[in-house]
Amino acid sequence: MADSAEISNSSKNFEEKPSLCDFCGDLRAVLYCRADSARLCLMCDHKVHSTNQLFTKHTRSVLCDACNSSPSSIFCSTHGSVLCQNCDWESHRVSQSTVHDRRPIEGFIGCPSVAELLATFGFDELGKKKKNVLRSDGIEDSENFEFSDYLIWETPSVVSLDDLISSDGSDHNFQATGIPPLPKNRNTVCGQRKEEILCQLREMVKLEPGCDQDKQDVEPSSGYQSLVPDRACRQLYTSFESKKEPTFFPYEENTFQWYNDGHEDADESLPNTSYQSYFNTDCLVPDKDPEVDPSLHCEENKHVTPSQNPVVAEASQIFPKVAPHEFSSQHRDSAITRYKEKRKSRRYEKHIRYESRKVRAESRARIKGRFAKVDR
DNA sequence: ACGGTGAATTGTGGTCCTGCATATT
DNA sequence: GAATATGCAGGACCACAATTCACCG
Repeated sequence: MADSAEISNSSKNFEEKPSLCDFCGDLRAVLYCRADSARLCLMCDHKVHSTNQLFTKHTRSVLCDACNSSPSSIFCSTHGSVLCQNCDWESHRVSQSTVHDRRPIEGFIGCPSVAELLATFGFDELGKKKKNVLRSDGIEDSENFEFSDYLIWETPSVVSLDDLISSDGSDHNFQATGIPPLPKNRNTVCGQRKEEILCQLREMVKLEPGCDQDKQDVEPSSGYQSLVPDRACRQLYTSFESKKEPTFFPYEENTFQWYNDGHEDADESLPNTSYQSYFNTDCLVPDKDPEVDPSLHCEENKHVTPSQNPVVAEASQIFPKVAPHEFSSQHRDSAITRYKEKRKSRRYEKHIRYESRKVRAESRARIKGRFAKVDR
């Protein structure tokens, strides 16, 4: 395991010579902003990228555990480290004898709150553990981490539906081709900086005034509404209503990390739980686009019962209620299959329905591109 | 059920305009 | 950082033949 030793040495460098934040020069840098070419701590990252809308579009990644100076793009579970492309190549070039479980990791954009950062770094397990401790001990923990269970991690908007669906890696431009998606447990995507990130997050919790509000907003007692990814749903709705493809698809666990709805035994990613919510609340919506899975609709019609709305009733017949576990596997697969089929037949080029009209239009008199009247 | 008629709607392509993003000053 | 210049994408516009639809005998 010479390669492991190599990484260990690299991580030793990280331990011995921690890079400080380029902004404050005080805390350890844990993120790298490509646009700014800067290494930042979490708090400075928040400061810098919340100043205006343009800055929120900067993509940030966790710093490479090995070189400590580049954005990571690969997670090696064998090493338990996140690596930039160069270090990944260097370390795994010499370790061809060993098959390492490596997966691509993505940065994030926007100005995430503490809760969103928790989710981004995959600290959901932490939240669950803390909840268990609370219940067994009956002691209220002063930390706010457990509420992250009810928040979602919003993926960068640049991820398209195609990217998410094509698990075969045929179309997208992920840097690490042939590398399987992230596991459901993304707890380790922050690599060997886990403790440092947690420490900085704790500091942010103390300083972030909206945390309590967040916690209220996502209180499990608030029921279904709070569990539905509102923003995501709205996005889906606008997509469906305009008969467009949704810009993202909350299916693949390598891109989204969803949190359970408070059931301790529900160790499933949110796609499943969200479907449970949709179906358990009679959330059936007529499918405007017959190729779009109606199960993806939610919220707006969740209070409409089939008896109240004939269209919903019709949809209920076409898409009868299914058990959550049944939907999560069977229907998910069929939905993905249908989408793939649709994608195959998708036509981007202009489709001429009437060739005669085309010939006519090409031969018509024009004035500045517009059709002109013909005097007879 | 069938055919005829008239009204309403659809679809076609080249150019211009507008808004947005990025680069430059 | 602000102002300006540039490039690009998408939509609007136009007339009219083709098509669709409703109605009538």
